[in-house]
Amino acid sequence: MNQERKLKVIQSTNKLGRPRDTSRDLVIIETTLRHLTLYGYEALSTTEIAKDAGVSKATIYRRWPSKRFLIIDAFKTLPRLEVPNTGNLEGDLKDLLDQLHFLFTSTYVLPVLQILTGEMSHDEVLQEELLPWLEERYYPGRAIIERAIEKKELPEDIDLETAQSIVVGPLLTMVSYSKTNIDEEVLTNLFNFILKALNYKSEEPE
Amino acid sequence: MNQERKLKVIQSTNKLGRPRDTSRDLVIIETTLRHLTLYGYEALSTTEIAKDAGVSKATIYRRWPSKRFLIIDAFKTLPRLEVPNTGNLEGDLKDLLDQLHFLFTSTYVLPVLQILTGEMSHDEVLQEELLPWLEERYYPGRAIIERAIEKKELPEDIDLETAQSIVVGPLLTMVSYSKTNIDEEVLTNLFNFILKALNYKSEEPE
Amino acid sequence: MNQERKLKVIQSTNKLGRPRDTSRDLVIIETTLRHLTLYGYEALSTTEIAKDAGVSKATIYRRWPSKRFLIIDAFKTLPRLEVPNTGNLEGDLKDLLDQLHFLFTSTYVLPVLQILTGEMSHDEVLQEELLPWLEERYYPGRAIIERAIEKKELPEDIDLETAQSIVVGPLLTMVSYSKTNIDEEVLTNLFNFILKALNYKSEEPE
Amino acid sequence: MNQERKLKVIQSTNKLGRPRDTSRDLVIIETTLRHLTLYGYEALSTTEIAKDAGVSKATIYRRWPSKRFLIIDAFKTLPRLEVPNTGNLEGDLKDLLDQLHFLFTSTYVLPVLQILTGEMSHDEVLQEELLPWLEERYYPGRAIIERAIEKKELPEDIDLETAQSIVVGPLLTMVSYSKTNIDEEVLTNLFNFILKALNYKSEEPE
DNA sequence: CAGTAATCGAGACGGTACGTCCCGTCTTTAT
DNA sequence: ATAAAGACGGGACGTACCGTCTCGATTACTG
Repeated sequence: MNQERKLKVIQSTNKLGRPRDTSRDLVIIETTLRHLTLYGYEALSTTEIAKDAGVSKATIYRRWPSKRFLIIDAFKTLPRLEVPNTGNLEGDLKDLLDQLHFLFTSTYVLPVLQILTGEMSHDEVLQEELLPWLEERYYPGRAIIERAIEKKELPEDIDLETAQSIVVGPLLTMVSYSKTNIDEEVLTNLFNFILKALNYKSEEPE
Repeated sequence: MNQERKLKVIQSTNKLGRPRDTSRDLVIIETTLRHLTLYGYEALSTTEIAKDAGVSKATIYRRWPSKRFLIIDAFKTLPRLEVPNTGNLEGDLKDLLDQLHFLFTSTYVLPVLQILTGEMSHDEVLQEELLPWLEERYYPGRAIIERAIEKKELPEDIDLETAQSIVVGPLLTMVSYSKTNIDEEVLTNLFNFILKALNYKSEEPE
Repeated sequence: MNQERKLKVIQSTNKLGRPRDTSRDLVIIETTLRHLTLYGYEALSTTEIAKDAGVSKATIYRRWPSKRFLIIDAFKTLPRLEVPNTGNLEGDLKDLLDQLHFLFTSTYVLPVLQILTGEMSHDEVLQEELLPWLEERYYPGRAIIERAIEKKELPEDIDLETAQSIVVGPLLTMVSYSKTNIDEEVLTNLFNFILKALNYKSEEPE
Repeated sequence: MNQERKLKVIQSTNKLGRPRDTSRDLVIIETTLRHLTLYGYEALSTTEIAKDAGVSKATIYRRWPSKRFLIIDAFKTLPRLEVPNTGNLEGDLKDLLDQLHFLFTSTYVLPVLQILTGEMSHDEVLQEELLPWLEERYYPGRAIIERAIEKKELPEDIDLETAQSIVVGPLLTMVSYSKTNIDEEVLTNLFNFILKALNYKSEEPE
């Protein structure tokens, strides 16, 4: 599972000579994330990152072919959603919303995702590189729904694609475009909305 | 209402001298939108826009202080949501989803919004400039919900902020991160999900 | 004689309409000379001259086809050498050196001449325009020599071209490249040098 | 002595990193001299020089802070007068006039000197930078006169400043403002004029 | 004495150079 | 071979000026 978080740096092909200092990888990535969040994609400069990270530009370009790929790799080091497994849909959904809330408010995920989404809009290479990877992050949404269907907590004929967009979309939109503080109450409202949207019947009353 | 769509170009200070050629404003804006969609924020070059629009750089910088403000203004010329008024929530929601679908698939709105969202993440000026304006676009979502509450089509205690995020969020997320084609069926699924989420009871109690 | 000093402004061909305001010619020329002396050829800007002279750029370009010709015309308004006629070469030469000294230290002539000399070096149009006119200024040097030859004050076989360069050249070079103050003594030294160079024999064989 | 001819390029501050390619200095200087002579100060464009020299603008601006200083440096690479030492004033003066003639007709010296003289007229920085350096070129004139005084070839009380202006001034003025071809005869005339002006007595006839 | 037309100041226009900065590559010495 | 340092060609930035143009207002002559 950690496997997937490995950096996609260009690997050295040669075994001769001085070996790469892998600690540099991390410093560069961290500096990149910081700059990206502070200045955005355009104002981000490899020259500046190199200075700030105490690294030469060659050291950066030896690992990544361009600014774009450095940023992609930086993004991929960010924390990801974990598939919840609480036993029922209610618990799983609550857990997922909490995870999303955490990612969007306490990590670099939101700004970097937004910046890369902007870049993806006109960059097919970036799309091909990132979309499958983003699906991984979505997967938890889909996974808990599939499990709920198996358990008959949800009707069989539910459309997975739409269903998972209902789980992630509203929260992402709120953190992106609303100044409203996302507190426990909002999360609870959202939780209820989603359950109702999915036609979830609480197990007990039956 | 059209007032708000007026370009925020730097206005000439007095009435002396040769007046600005307003037709240039439009050519520049259109060229900008085209380039923005094709090349993105970073690769967008005022030098190129000037050449392509058959205009001098001075003519651009006379109107907008920098690339960033040119893009903001370009965004503001894009079509907006209109408040539906079909008589009931079902009709309004259907209309709204159709409008959103159209905006996201047949206009420049989606890429430009994504690019600007990325820029907003680290640029407070841009946020202050754009967020209130985006709220305008959201407003239709809120408006139809408020109207439905008045008409008792929806329960009174519904949270507006969350509710409107349910209307726009899933679709925006789908068009941004899913390769799924958004067809009539998907829209219908979404429509049903939203109505259920909002606890909407069809008027004719079947 | 004043004929030659007339400005070469483009004349209005039409007798209809509002007549040119000739007072503008002078204001522009004077502002040009001031700016030329203060800022030089390159930094001289018609935009700035227009502002400073309280005139529009069109008013300038209606009279002169370009910056270059404006400057030429400005130069031509500067005072010129007058042919001395004191009765003998000694008096004439003294008078001429005094005139040159005055032109070089109390008027705009020196800086403007230097600037235009620099421009002439690579601009044939300017050469053709200015060289004959400069010869006019030289002419006094040649004139007094020719007169002295006629009067047998100077040998017949003297080379006019070289002779006049001896009259003007040293002083021009000194004011251009030496920080030495040109006082009465220097002028007297120069005066004596020149007379000796020309093989002048004082009439009253002392 | 060669020390003084070294370019005043902005020196790299330390010995780390890729060293400056000094061959670029030369290409840039040569291109500058060519353009200066062809197009003059104003029309000279660093952008064009860069293109023509196959060099980037950064490479130019890394070495010189502006066009002006590039030109100054270019001027300083031009050949200079050498102090003649033939044994007597006659030989030295002949040699000097020949050198001047060569410099003014077969090198870039004249146009560049004229252009810089024009710029100096309103630019104190340039004056302070160039005048002492020009004095070096004059020095040969002064040097041969001083030597002649020591040798009693010339009277003791001669004014050096004026005397050297007689050596250089007439020729400079002729090449600047006269279309006359400067041939052997003109040089001989000038030579004789100068010797007479300085009161030189040929050694032998005595 | 109203109509006409060139003039005026102001400033917009296309074009182009300025000097700065960044990209991604290359070249040096040291490890 | 890798490291830091920084030079390299290329090219965009935002500013400023050139010489042209277009606007409303002014100012003489014409009819």
